[in-house]
Amino acid sequence: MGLRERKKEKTRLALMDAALDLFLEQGYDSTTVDQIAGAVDVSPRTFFRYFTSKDHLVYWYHDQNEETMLETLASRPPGEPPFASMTHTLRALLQDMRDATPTDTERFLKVRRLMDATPQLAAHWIGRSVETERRLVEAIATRRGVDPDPLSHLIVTFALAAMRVGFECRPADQGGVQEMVSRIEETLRLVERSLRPGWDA
Amino acid sequence: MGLRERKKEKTRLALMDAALDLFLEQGYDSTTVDQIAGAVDVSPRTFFRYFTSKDHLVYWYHDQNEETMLETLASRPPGEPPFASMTHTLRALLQDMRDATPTDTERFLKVRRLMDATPQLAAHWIGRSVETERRLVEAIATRRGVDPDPLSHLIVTFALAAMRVGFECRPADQGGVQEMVSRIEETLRLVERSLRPGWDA
DNA sequence: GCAATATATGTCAGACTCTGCCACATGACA
DNA sequence: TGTCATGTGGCAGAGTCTGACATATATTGC
Repeated sequence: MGLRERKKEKTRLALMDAALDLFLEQGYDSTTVDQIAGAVDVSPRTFFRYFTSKDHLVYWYHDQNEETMLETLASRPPGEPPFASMTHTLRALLQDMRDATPTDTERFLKVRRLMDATPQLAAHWIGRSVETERRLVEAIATRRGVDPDPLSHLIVTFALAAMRVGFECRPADQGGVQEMVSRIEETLRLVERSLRPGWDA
Repeated sequence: MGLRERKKEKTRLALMDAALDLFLEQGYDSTTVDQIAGAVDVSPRTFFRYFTSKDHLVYWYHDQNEETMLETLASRPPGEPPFASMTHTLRALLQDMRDATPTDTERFLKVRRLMDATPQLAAHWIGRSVETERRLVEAIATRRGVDPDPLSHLIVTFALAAMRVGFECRPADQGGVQEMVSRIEETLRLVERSLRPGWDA
């Protein structure tokens, strides 16, 4: 990894950290790109070279997770029932979250707190997952050997529902990542129990 | 209804129609508020007095549907199983769509075509439904006599899944509202069949 | 090391969305 | 008809985001 790339990564993280801190401190809307760039000693123009928009910064983790899920799903054995592939994919993602470095976990929690404080960001976050869902549906349909149909769509939607519900519910606001992961895991089991055996065949 | 209110309604519809036509003709991003306002002979400033933002115009139907659903849900008999209340609510909404006037149907189809052509709008649309979902969850939880919990959330999510899936799938792009409604209805039945009897108790 | 090249950054001008403010016109109501 | 309430236009300005060009900094091959 060359010096150039290392510098870039460093700048990206610096921008993220500065932005998240400013957002949490004084609110998302009240924070300008100029402020963020200023805090990292970079021109505002440069900010937009790292993040396509002010909110793209917040969705960075979502984009990462999307990639992870698609990769995991592709690696599942071909004969596996489709909904089982989805639940395994989700559980792999949860494991990644458990294994993340403290620094990274810290950032993720900041993002989550930010979304609690800024409904529009939470809404956009969910909206973004539509595209993710579309790709997963395509992958599932391919695994099932059919064109994308309502059932493929439902297989993905039902699985992601656990993710969304567990993510949005917040019985204990101050809980860490472990707690959130447990809640998602629990919801996932609830989904599995609610479905008729063999419904996805 | 006074002259003033009639004029306002007329202006709002004129803005919507002009905007939708321009969006479909030359793209959402390439259309400016100045153009829309110009087409209706009002000042750009006035546009923002009717719609809080450029995209608010597109989400107008969503806001309407949200209100309808909340009202329908409130009118369901208290003893009804919660998921059945949700499916009835959805079916009432579908009936409203079937009963709409041709002019209104036309507008709705334009909105739908626009979202096919503009993924960011579709994403935002879904994101907006998070707030709707939150309110429905609250209503369902109240009906069940509990605080909002994962099961209440799932009851709503599973029902809305049919809506989303039926709305997003587009086997025949040129199909009318009737066809879309049928697709949603069909997906709703698929959801009902996939769930274990009594799962929402 | 040194040139040649590629890439990242800064600066500037400008378009577009959206808001606050004030003056003006038009509908509502006594 | 006169007064009041409300909708509208125009303007100034903040904030987001983009394109173009020049400059500084890595990378690569010699």
